[in-house]
Amino acid sequence: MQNEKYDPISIEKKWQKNWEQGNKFQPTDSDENFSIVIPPPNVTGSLHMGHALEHSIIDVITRIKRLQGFQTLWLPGTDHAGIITQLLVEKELEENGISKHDLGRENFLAKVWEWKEKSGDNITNQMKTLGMSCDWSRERFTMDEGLSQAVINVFVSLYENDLIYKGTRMVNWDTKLKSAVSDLEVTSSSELGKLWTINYKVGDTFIEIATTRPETLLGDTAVAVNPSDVRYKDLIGKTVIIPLVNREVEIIADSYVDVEFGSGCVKITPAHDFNDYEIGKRHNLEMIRCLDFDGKIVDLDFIPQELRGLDRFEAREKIIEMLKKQNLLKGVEDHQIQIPKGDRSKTILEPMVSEQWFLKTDEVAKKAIQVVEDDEIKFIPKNWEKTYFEWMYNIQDWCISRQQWWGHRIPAWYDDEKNYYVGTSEANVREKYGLKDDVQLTQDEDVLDTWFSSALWPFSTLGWPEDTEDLNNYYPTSLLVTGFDIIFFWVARMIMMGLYTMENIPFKDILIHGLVRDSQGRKMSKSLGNTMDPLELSQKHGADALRFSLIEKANPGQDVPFDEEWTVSAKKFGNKVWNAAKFVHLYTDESTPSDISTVSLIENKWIISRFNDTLEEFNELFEKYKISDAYKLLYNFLWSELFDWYFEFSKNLFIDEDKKIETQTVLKSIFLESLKLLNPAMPHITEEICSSFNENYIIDSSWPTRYQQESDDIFEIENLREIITKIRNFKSTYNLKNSLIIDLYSAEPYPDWFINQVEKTANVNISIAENNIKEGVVLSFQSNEFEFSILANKYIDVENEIKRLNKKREELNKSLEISNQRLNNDKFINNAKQELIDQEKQNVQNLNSQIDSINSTLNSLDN
RNA sequence: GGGAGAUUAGCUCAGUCCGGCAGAGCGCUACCUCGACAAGGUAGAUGUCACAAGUUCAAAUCUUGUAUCUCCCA
Repeated sequence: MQNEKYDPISIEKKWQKNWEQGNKFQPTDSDENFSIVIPPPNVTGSLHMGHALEHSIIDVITRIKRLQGFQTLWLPGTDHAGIITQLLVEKELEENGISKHDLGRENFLAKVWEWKEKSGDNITNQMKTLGMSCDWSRERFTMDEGLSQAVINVFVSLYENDLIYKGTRMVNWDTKLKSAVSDLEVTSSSELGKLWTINYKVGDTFIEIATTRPETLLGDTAVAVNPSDVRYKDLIGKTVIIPLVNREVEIIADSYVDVEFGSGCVKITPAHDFNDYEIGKRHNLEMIRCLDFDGKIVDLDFIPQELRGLDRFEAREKIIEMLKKQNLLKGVEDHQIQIPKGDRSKTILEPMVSEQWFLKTDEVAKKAIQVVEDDEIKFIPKNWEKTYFEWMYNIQDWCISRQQWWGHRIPAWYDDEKNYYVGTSEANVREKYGLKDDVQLTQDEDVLDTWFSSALWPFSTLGWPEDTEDLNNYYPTSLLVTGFDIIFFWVARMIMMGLYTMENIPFKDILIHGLVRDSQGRKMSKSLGNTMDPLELSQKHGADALRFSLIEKANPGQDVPFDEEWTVSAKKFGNKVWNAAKFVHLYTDESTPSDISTVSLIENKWIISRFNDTLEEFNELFEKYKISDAYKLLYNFLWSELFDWYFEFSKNLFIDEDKKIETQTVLKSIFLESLKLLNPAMPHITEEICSSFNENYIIDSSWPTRYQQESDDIFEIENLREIITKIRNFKSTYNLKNSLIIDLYSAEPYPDWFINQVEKTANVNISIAENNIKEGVVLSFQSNEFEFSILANKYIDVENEIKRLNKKREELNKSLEISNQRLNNDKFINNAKQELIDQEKQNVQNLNSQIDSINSTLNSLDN
């Protein structure tokens, strides 16, 4: 039996336990597979609204596929989040006065693992309380032994195929993390800075050089002008003296130089600027590093003594001061500049030439572009593929090394002469390269970018490099659900690595979802204080309500401006379903089931037909990943048709013993089948209700199919609903209580079932009156051939009614005019489809008959 | 500077591919405790479909241009 009140929290805990103990989330054998890997959340993290949205979408899809009979796997797990995790543990240690260097690499990593064991399953536990149906027995972590092996194998293979190389190149250097960071982890913001103009000496005279970063002049190795700039034509090839360091460098011509910027002469510092680096390469310039990895001026002989060891920003002040003293500072003005900052550390990044490991991307990117062009992989919505292409066409080699401790250590070993050897282990390297035991080898200190291991996620989680059953069963995966913000970081890289390693795409469809925003459409952020905690919401309103409120808004690619009101409404919907279940119990418990394929009552045929339509449309929307629209459709079907009209009609059928059994069967069957459609979005409440009918678990059952039935005569239900609404409208307009039974007359006998429903549902009393009804003030309620009259002066204010009818007639006349205009237009008659013309003619007839009816009513009111 | 998207009821959004009288939910207004449900019921009101021009018998929908906003890349 079912509890009186809907209490989400208690039933949700119960069902989460039941499902997990029953191993309900593990795939069961089937001819068709559906597999999906989770976009791994950071192991440090806790669940935010973005996760709740993404996971709700995945879970709904997974649960529907499971019910549809697919061998369904949703594989969960987390990512080691190299930089964030290391920062977090470092910070904890610092609070106790310990630095990671005090501990040493090994001990520090032990601390990180300790932390991971303690708090690493935080996020997975949170997912469980929202009812996510992941196969927890297959949960993976990017630093697992197996996944780490996958990383090593892929690295070695790429290296052997000349796709990974070690090189000295310009990278974004984070002086706080003391590591290279990815181009993608840089956010540049426009800030107000200064533009200094400095005099550089050329022979006996000076030229003006404008710069926003005067401290880098210590590393200048050229001055450049635009070759088309007539002002400086004669200077090209001459030399110039760099102030303070007194280095003599050449004046070169390069079309990169913007004639409009400053004086049109720019200083070139190839070791500390991305553009200058490119110019340096073109002109074979010397690269002089004047800043070290801490962001301090290097302690080298060519640097003036007083500048050595100064922080880059102190050095700037000092250099300006020195230039002033030497009378070389020509001017200074405010200037809007782009400041690159590290996403993680929030510090200003330093472009720096350094030695790093890189992955060559052009070749793998070409294949990754191809599979999307060929629609082997589809973005939903499709326009995101433009973003993907745009990035892929301009892809740069990927700097994959990070100067960190927490992560996958690069499988390269160095001998005393700094020669390096790449292999799966030290032993492997010795064997492979024939190195004797007395050769000292030390492993590369650096680790790989976290995204390197994430890029392998779709196959490493399935057991690769072992040739596992899971890999054969579930790769390529069916679908990836993720946000547009990581198309570059993750999606593109998974496609490249999947194609390289597996020689097959990692997934077929990519469903892109939007961002969860606040109710005013602003991004949720801690600094704005507008974040919402999905767990808190689920505790207040239930996980089902939270899930449904997110699902209802989540059309592909659409942002979700979230309001707690949505969740409140979703809970009300849950309550409505709960009470509907009570209704079904009340009328169908202790009923004898009958054969649903031989239904004869029109009301029952109608609801079956409506269910069939809803199911079909739901399935169509679902196939297009229009999950939000699918659930809105179901919501409307349940609330406005099943629980509303059909429940009312069925009450009137239960009174009659002959109609009772068939109606009980239909009511119960449609209700329980509808619950199955709702289940993927609101799994707990539907499972609970279903169990109160002693049915099997929904999660073990199968997706509904159409009922077989003829539904030729159900259109009369539409007339029935129209008549009833008109009567209610009449009562409402004249402030008559809906419960007041009013007398109606029909000129001819209509079918009993029809009369019965009108009388009971609209609270009226109908009798047949031949002609005598024409005397007195008569109003009528009409729908197609059905027409009922009422002696209106018994109930109404005539003046008011005349006004209302006149207004109504005006509206009808307007419509009639539009239709007539069309039909009188030869071009319309000649060009439009016949179907449309017929429809228009039908419409004119309809309108005319309604207008006639109003006219005659008005006539009778006038009397 | 380059690219993508958005603009429809008070709010959040469908509808645009494929042209045929403008839709949903929430909110709002009035009335109603009628035996599933007041976390409810019944009824009602609400639109220059951002703007302008074009194509068409017919434009929210197609074309071109404009404006405003959002995002991504430099």
